[in-house]
Amino acid sequence: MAKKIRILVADDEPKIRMFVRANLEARGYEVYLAQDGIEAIEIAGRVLPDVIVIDVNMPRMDGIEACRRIREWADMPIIILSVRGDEKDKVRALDEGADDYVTKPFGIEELLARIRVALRRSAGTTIAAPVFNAGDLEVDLSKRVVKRRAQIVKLTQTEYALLAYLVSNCGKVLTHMELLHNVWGPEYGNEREYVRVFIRQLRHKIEDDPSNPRFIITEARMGYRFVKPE
Amino acid sequence: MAKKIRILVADDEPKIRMFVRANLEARGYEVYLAQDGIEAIEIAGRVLPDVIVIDVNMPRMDGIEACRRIREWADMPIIILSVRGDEKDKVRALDEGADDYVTKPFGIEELLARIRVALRRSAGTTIAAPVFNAGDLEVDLSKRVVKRRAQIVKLTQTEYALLAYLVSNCGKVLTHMELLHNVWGPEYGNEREYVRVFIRQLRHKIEDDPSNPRFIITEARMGYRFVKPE
DNA sequence: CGAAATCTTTACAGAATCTTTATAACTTAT
DNA sequence: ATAAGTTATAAAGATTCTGTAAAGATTTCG
Repeated sequence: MAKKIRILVADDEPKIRMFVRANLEARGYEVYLAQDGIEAIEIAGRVLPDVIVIDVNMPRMDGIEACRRIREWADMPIIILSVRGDEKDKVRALDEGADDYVTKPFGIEELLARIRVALRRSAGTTIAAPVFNAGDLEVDLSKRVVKRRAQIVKLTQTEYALLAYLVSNCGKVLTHMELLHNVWGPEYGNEREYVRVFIRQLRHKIEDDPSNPRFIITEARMGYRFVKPE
Repeated sequence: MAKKIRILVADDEPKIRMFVRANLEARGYEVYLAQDGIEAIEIAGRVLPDVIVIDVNMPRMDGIEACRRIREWADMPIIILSVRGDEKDKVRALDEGADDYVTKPFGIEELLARIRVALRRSAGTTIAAPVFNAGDLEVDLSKRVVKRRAQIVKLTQTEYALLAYLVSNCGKVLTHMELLHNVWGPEYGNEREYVRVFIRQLRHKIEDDPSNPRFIITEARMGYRFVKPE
């Protein structure tokens, strides 16, 4: 039998959670519940649901921020729920990576239909595991934790963002520009020295011999490439 | 330059058509207009737009019927517009193959954001990256990596650009000028010695016997040709 | 507020690559 | 067979890029 379709529902209102769960389970879906954004991210990384339905307004971390965090490592469909129909919020949510935006109060049939659309669109797409491994290096993209021989490596924000981008494009040559735009932001233009300096710091933290790197390889006049050493 | 993104807008109200068109064109999209469902299907088949925005209420053939007809042969994203917010209609439209359902009156920014979502989703559906193979040589054009017998071959920027151009035109004779213009740049005029020097270096890196090349063949008084050896 | 951490900027030596030159080997036409 | 033109080879010179270290600027946090 085909594996059950898993749906994560994140909402801080117990009523909504129970209502949506009951309806989803009645259609044969496997439902996971979260009460806030932090929990949503944790569950998303652990169970890799096929669709995520997430409320905007939640304690600890709101739905849009959670959506952005999840988008850093996964691209399963995310449907945002909200009481407010403010256009600005909608645009922001959709541009942060949400696939759909449903305004409360919503009809459950509409939500179900939009979930079906999301599933139809993502059919065939496999969800990548959020934990990257290369030798004795481990990068958990959902938890944002890097380990070397089971030891946590302390990285700064920028160092982590750089490493995450490198491992997400493992084996591919990434130009200085590409790294600069994707790690620092598109407004950065020619500050190539940033990349140099941070590559060096990263190497000092994850390589055995930073002068003879095995993970982060220099591609002269082009950029850098992350490889799985063997 | 990248091909313009094409969007088909089908609505019987001239005001809406013009309003949406103006906004889409301002963002650089190429816009096609239809006044009813029949025309929408005709245009969709002819221009193969990247996204279709279609009103429910139209003469001759309504949006949902048009949507179903288009889905019989194509799966580009379809966004339905409607004045009615009736849940039944929404569910029906979404189950007929629509990707989204926006209720009038809508904010243009929301529509634009939903179009971006549709484009983002369908962008991932594109064909896998091209990897060129010739004997035991492998050129991964998307990763910018060259392998020989599963071993990575270290190439400089120019060497790689030259090889990439050669394999992209596998079997074709490329003149010195053509190589110079496409690898070094159109501002280079008569530096034919560059091609010679770099062809030699390339051969030393990818050929077994650089003096008897099997991949990069010299075409006397013409240029060079890349071939797949047998 | 002050201290600590992080990011930004600078400078320079050594490395890698590109450019240029010279000569040898080869091909073609006469 | 020889001369003229083309291509291969080799290596030196010029240029640009990268690794490195450290100081200054800014932000974060107690």
